[in-house]
Amino acid sequence: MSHTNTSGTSGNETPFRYTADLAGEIEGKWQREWATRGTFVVANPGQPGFEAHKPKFYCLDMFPYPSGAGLHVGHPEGYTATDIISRYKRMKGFNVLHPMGWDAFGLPAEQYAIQTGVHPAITTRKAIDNFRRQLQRFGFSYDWTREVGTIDPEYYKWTQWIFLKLYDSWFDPEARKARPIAELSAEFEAGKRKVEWNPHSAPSGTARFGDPREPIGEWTSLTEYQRSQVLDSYRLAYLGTVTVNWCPKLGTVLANDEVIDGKSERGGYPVYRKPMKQWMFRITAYADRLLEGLKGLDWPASTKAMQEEWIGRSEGAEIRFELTGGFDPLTVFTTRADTLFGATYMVVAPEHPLVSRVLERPPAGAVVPAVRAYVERARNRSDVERMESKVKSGVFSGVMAINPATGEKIPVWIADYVLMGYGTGAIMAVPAHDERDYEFAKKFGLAIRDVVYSRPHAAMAYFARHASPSARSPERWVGVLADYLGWVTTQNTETGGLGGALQTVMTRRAGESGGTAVTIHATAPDPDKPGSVGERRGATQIGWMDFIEEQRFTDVDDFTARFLGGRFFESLGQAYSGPGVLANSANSELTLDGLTIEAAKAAMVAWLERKGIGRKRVNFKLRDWTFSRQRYWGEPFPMVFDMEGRAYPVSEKALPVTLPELADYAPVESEDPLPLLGKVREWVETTAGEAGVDPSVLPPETRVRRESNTMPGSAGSSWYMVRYCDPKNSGAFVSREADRYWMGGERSGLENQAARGGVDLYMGGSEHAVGHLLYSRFWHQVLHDLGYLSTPEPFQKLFHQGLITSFAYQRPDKTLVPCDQVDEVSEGQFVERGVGTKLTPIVAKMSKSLKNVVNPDDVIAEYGADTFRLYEMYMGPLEASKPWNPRDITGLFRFLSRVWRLAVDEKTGVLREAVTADGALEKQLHRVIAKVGSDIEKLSFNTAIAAMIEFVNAASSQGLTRDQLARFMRVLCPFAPHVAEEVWSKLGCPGLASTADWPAFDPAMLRDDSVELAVQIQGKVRCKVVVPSDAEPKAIEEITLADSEVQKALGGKAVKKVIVVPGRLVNIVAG
RNA sequence: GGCCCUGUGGCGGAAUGGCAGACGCAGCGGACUUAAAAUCCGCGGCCCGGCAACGGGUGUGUGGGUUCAAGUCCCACCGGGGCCA
Repeated sequence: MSHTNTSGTSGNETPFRYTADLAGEIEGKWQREWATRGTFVVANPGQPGFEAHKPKFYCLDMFPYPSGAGLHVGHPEGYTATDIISRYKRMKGFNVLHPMGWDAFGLPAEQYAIQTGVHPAITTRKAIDNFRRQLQRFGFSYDWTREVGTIDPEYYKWTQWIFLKLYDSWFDPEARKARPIAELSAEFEAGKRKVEWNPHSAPSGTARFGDPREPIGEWTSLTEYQRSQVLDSYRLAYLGTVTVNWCPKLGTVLANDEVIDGKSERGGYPVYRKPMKQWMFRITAYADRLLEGLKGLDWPASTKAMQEEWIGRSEGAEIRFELTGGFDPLTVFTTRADTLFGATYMVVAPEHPLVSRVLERPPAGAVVPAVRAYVERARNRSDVERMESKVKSGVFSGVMAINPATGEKIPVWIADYVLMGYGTGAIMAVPAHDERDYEFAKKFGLAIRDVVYSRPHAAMAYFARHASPSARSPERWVGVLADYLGWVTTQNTETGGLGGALQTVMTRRAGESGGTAVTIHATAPDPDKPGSVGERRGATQIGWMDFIEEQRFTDVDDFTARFLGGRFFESLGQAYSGPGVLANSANSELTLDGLTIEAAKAAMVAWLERKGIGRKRVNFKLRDWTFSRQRYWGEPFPMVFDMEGRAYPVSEKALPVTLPELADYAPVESEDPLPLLGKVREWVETTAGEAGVDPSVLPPETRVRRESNTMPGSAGSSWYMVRYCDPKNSGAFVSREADRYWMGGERSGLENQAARGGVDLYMGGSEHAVGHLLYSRFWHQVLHDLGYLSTPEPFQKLFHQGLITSFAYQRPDKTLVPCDQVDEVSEGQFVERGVGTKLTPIVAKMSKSLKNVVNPDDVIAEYGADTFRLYEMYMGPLEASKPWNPRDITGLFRFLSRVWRLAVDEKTGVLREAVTADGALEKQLHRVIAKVGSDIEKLSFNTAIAAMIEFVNAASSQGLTRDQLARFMRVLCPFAPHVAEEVWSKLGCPGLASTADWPAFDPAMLRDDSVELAVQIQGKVRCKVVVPSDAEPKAIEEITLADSEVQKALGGKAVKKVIVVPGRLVNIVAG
């Protein structure tokens, strides 16, 4: 394989040509130089060399998981972008914090350890060294003195410390912030706060004493243990019970996507859903705060939307249903309180407490074996399966509930389409207006009652009730109704209501009289749209006749009966959940009929509150954050348990709790979930003193067991952006001054930024849109509330770089062929090697199996790091996903060669410089300086590079003066720092290009004296005119109309109107 | 199914509602060279006419609309991608 860029046979003639070898040499030289000089090391406030007068800019990459495979080409995309910004901001006079580190705990190293016995720490260290080497080869301007790794005990000491802070805090709903738990305890004791269980704690929480409905009583009357249980229900970190996928054979807990059909993906062993005690974070307490905080952030709208959806705030009502047979009332959450009159049955999740009570004390109607069997079966289906399942299943509980609106007895079913995790784990089912309830009701023959009608529905109901005998005659009713529906769905009926509309229709049909002209409350459910039944809308009588036909009404009496009985949707075959007005919804105290859904909700909630059986409630989809993992390679929890199983914190002074050594990493086959650390018995079984529990909490000789779960990967990554500010601090996770300077809002470098602070630019993939980015925000807000951090949000501006994809080849049957099995037989024609199948090139994710993964090391060896950086930035917009095309790289290499030749003689290596500056070129240089600067601010690197290419192409014939070269090299420096630095030093400029000031431009140089405008006639460009660039529109018009070519193009037509857009064009409307 | 993003030459892409295709790749023609590579100069959406300069038409997924003017804004649809269900 011959490369166009390597120094070839003519190396003797042009020994100073820009080749890959020369690039490599230059790059190594400057990378060493920067490192020895500490060029990119930035001082903290109070440290020597700190330049207090400068504004700050905190530019952060999402730190990588150092995989054994090393960097792929996707990594450097974001890193190059942030490097360009960082270098530019440094040149613009900012103190730039631009760090790098390692998200180094995780499964792959542990999996490797299981196979080979090599300690994950060794594997991980090796991978980190390789990553660091690769990153340094790019010349990124990281401050490596601030490098952190989540696996360092000095780092995870503070991860554990933060855990303790959360354990030691509660969320005060009045103050809307976290406070120390001691303050809650003090308020209880002083009688300032009603002693009760945390009303917001998850219903599936830890075991409790007493009856949850009974008041707890005085704080002083409680035992120490009871008090601690009450406090635990408030802590932000608490032990909760979570159902996990336990695989006894593999001895491990599996994620949902590792379980297929109740079997483990790996090995196909049976998997059971088992409740397990896990450390949880009460992130749900922060749901509203997390939602509000989003508003002020400069984040991609799609990412904000994803977090909003994930948090899933919905306003609705909580309604209490009395049960027969002496069971406790059932409380449901619904967003459709307006449809309570249509609730014809209820459903509880198989895990709902009611189910076990039914099994303990079966009511008359319950078929106990069936219930038992159903619950057993549902237990082993994951939530995802249950939600996705098309086939509804369920069993009658034997219990009846009372619908508080209708007073009817309705059955309570047990079904797995209701999840314990959402709302209260129980629902009121309104089959006519909810698809899933509808399916369920159809399957099990439950009642379906209409309570919401769209406009045509309401019209039909009106017709059924009020149409005159002549309108409803057996021969005519279908025709009249079809006309009526057509009219109602296309005309505004607001003035006369549905009655008026029916009368109008009847009048139009030969002056007959229709129903009485009563105005009913059927104003258009949606005033902008005529309304519809499903997709149907419109005036054609035939269409509506077809529709009526489809309903298979046997006759007009059947039609009337269905509407009067509220059974239209039952016969329609599908639920209706669109806009509309209420119907069939009245009792002796409350009438919703005719109200819109919104008004009905309000009226219903008011009634429920008056009766004391319901209230307005906000519900969130967000679940508490499960924080325990049964793995080895993670942070140990700083917690121990006494022999009764009560949890106690390790004191801060005793941190870090370090990971013990493990003889082998293989999980043990067992019936009950057992974390790997449980194998180290001498570590787990210890005393309170040995474990570092404060003697005031537990006497030192108390026998305790250490928590043997470890923290998940998201632990260390949830706060690393804070640690970079002060990475070596052994007395605190960050100093107040460092946090205030780097994360604070006052010295921020971004324009139009609210003074809320945080990282000024955070770059990373959109795959972390909810997980990492939500967890970090939660921790940050808590630490802010507790006074440890100065700002509430960690990331002020967020940007997602796009995915770098690759070309792949597809057989006609859409299957993909590995790249090494593809031959290009002619331009754009590809076949499968040996088989000869024609292949279509498509764009796909890089993957090992497709053999289309590109290794950055190879590319750098072939072209150098500067070319690599330029190529990735030139591929297209940073946020777009774009395919890697090796062919295109050469264009950027050529560009750098031209830059080099512009400054250096290839034969002699001496500087080339023009004696006098060309005027046009000087002007263009100013424009490039202006454009590149503003493009960098917009992260529009591809257009910035295009502008530089254009400039270099224009300059290559005349050459540039020393001064011009010096300015251009500074513009190039953020993009291709090594070449720029080398030329800079050859020019004899002082210091480094990397630390030089960004060149200034003269705004006057950006303007021309005259400007060419396009002249459009009827919107088509016909000719051009040249006018002074400062000409007034009136003058431009005169010049244009006087122009002979314009007159010719007009061809004598009269000018009706002239639109002048200064600097752009003139459009003449003639006729 | 819902929501969001996206669709421009052979390819990657550019274009505050204002001359579509900047810049790069690939391609074609030329210069240099014994030759090749590298380098430099030039051409280039498509169609029609012309030896040519040039002229005319057409053109940003499809169909409508708003506007003096639409790749850009609005509506509907089709294809690709993502998230949720």
